[in-house]
Amino acid sequence: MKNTDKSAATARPAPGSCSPGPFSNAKGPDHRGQAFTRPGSGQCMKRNSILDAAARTFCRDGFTGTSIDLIAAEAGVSRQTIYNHYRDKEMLFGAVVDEIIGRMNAVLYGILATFPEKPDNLEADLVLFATRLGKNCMCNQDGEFLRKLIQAEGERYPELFAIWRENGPARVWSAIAARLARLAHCGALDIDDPDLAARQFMALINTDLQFCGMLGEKPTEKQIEDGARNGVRTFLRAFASRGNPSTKADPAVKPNMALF
Amino acid sequence: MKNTDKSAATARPAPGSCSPGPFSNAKGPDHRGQAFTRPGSGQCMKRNSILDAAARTFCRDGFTGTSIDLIAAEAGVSRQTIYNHYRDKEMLFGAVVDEIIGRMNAVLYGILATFPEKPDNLEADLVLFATRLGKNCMCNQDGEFLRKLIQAEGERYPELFAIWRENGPARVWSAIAARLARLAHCGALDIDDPDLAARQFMALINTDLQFCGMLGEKPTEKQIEDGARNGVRTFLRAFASRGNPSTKADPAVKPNMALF
DNA sequence: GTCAAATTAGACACCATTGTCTAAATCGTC
DNA sequence: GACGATTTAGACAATGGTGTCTAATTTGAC
Repeated sequence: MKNTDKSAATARPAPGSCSPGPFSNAKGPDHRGQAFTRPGSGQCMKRNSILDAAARTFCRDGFTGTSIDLIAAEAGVSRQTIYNHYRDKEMLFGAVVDEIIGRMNAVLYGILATFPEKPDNLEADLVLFATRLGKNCMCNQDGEFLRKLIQAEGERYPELFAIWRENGPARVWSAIAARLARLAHCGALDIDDPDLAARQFMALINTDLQFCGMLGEKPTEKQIEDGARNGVRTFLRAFASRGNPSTKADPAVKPNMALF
Repeated sequence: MKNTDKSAATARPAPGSCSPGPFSNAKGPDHRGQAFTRPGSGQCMKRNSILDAAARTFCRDGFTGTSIDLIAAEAGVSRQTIYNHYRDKEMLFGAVVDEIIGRMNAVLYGILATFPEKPDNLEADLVLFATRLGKNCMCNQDGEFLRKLIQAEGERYPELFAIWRENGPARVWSAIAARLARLAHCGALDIDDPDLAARQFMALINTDLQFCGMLGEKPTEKQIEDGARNGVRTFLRAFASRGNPSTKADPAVKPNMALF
């Protein structure tokens, strides 16, 4: 068999070479190794199944805690198929990380572009922005994956996550800082240090999500929205120019607290 | 040999049965298995060596990634000694978690008692409080251990960390909320929802530490202090009663930013 | 020094995992 | 329906980890 050359050549393809990986569009979380092999799908389907299952499993059990056999079973694929696509367990891990970082960055770009530019309805617009960020980045499956894996395996594979560390959070807060500076310049906000304000903005809209995470619960959509509202409200209490209409006192969102 | 009974009886002792575990007072991080067996030390020394090395190793490599042999080598102790003290790898892990949670809770109690009660010099006092919290809890070795391990193994061993989840962060912010409410009551602060304000206080003083963590760096003492100063400053911008002397505008601490 | 308890090195059986290999089954396309 | 490529199940050797056992050594207290 000549698959030795083939597999080496195919290993670690440029992310997105197939159709954009779904990660979460594979049907069930069932461990039965049959439901996934739908007919009418090509080898690309398998590839995505593998990436999908691998992401889930690596995230749940860590790199060392994950066995190829488990990934194969969860992807509804034979072990050999995995080795046909990816030379190594490490290669597979790298491919998963690359895939997710790529997807995450794309989403991030899109969301950052929606930061409110005009100071009309600033509070409402900021809440919308913060909610988008929470739902599609911080509380995502992808977001959870990166957070957990960077903490767990970041030290062992520094190169893998370097791109994310430099491009991910850093890009977010420097972009937000620029927008905040513009809002400050036009008088809507009163900000000395836009970089610091940007980081504090992120921290505030993440406050309740973090506490959810510490308690082991994944926040609901409503909690994300309420968290955004509460964070933005306090942010504007601190940084809105006095006398600005957007500073109108809105009562803190209470229902959110029922869980604590 | 009758050590079967003995070891079963000795496994998972109440934390602190020996002298309070040091975790970081064992000399070097050297992997040589000799430097630790100092004379003049009893079996209790070994116990601490084991707990210490296990904590370090579990934190670095995760539960599955850690082998008993590695812990033994790092503790300068034979494998059998570990099995004499702790029945299982799981038992050892549990003992480590218990030990650290116990130590952490003790420290926490102490720090919470130092929350400023009087509104004189509120900003300075809050900064001191926040700095203490940062140095002795969030950026501790123990703090790092709990953060990493809860993320990595929290799902697999829910019972283990349940005590921490309930007593740890929850206690902190509810205690802080009570103190903030008192400060609000006496007119120093303007707070609608003390629970929310407490969480936001924590989030703000952690802002820069988190971003350090995302970039893979452990924050320096100076960064912790600056982070506390910046966080408290914004917190008071949002929540200090207008006209209160403690709200005097202090320029944001810039040097902190040099790293970003 | 003596004696009991603790510690040690090393061997051991057992099991899980990795990565390879092969022959048979299946898929996609024509 | 036929053909080439892919996938599959299963066997396989190699490795490394767990937990037990034993016989020899060291330690600590008297």
